Amino acid sequence: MEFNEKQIDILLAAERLFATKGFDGTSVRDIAQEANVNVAMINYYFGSKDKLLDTFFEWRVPDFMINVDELSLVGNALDKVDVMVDRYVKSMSSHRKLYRVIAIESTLKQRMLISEAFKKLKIHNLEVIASIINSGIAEGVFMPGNDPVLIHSMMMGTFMNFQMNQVFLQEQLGIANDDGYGQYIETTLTEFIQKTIKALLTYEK
Amino acid sequence: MEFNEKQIDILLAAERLFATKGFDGTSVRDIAQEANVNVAMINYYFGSKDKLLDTFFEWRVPDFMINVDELSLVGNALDKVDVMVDRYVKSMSSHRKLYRVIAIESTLKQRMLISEAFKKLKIHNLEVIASIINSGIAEGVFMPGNDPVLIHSMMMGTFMNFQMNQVFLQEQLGIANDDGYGQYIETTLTEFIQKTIKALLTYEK
DNA sequence: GTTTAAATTAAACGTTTGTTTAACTTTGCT
DNA sequence: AGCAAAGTTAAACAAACGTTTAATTTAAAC
Repeated sequence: MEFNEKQIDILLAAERLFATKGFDGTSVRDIAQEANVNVAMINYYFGSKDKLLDTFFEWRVPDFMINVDELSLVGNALDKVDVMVDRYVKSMSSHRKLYRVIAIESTLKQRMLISEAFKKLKIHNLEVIASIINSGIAEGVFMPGNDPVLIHSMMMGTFMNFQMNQVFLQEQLGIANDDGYGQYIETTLTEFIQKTIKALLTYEK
Repeated sequence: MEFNEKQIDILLAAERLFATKGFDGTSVRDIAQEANVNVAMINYYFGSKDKLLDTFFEWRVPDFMINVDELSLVGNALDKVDVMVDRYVKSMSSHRKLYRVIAIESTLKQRMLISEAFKKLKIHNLEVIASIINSGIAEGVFMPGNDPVLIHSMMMGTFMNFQMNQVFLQEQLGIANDDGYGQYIETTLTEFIQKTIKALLTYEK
């Protein structure tokens, strides 16, 4: 899938608008204006508004695979958790707008079919987490009986909660601006998730 | 705030539709049909579609306060965590539809003002969590230095993630139907969150 | 039984929606 | 230069949107 300049303008404009107003809350005329493009160009290039969302998802998906190569370089399982969480949060944090779109739209049952591309992604990431847990059990540092699905849900959910409730949390945490919030996510929140997973995996009953 | 039968029909219909299709994705005609009511009745009773959402929020908010009375009966801090999580998840689980609406709509920046009612609610629940942590530290079983905001985010986020990704998770966990999913949330997921919080609060470094 | 207010209805209101059309311009190729 | 394809545009399309109107029915009060 390759896109010309104008198509990318449209995709980026759609990303900005979907992330703040939602898919249904954004009109094709909104997108056209935001992208400095004629309305008809959207249907000309993408076929329809729905297909634009499809294309948008497929365009962005590849950015979210956990890089397994980096993990294999790390020796012990505790450090693997740290690296995995760090990379995962950094990846999500650098595509915060996209993640808002996913969170909002993947929820709506009608559009579930669209997120097929994300299903494969999630399964891949689940497998990575499972392998880290197993290597930790083999090392004797992690307790058995912890479901990767639950740990993945916890990690994703905690991050997502920060994305969805930025206004409230920014105020609660006394953070002044958007940049500060991003920094908080990449430092304090990351450390919190790392600590939580390690605590959980080493917790004896 | 008191409502007659027909108003409640409309509110319940709106809840069902907003939860599956989102606010923008639901038309007033959809709501009217779902509630077996003339379209004009919605504006007659609630003024506008936006005010219907306002009213809907205020109508449902009181159900989500953590009951402090029950907690004060429980002796040690570890058990307090169990009770708190159990009550919280049960409360959210029994209003799953509502929580989808909140999650979807509170995200959209334009409608942030609406969720003012929820702000107070969240602050109340945060205070409850903070007091549990402090009592645990006083008992000498919890480590100091854990932010209630992060723990609350983790609990909320994990639950929310289960709400938002039901289709994917139900398949991953091999759960057949909606009821089974609800049961999983009230048992396995609840235990997971309890364990995670206790592990985190007792984790030494 | 009459009166007054509340409830309910079908129809119409003016916008906005996503999409298509048809005319026009630009680009690339021989 | 000439031609075909791709790109671009303003205008128009029917459908759906939230809301209002005006007429009618129901209910309550005296």
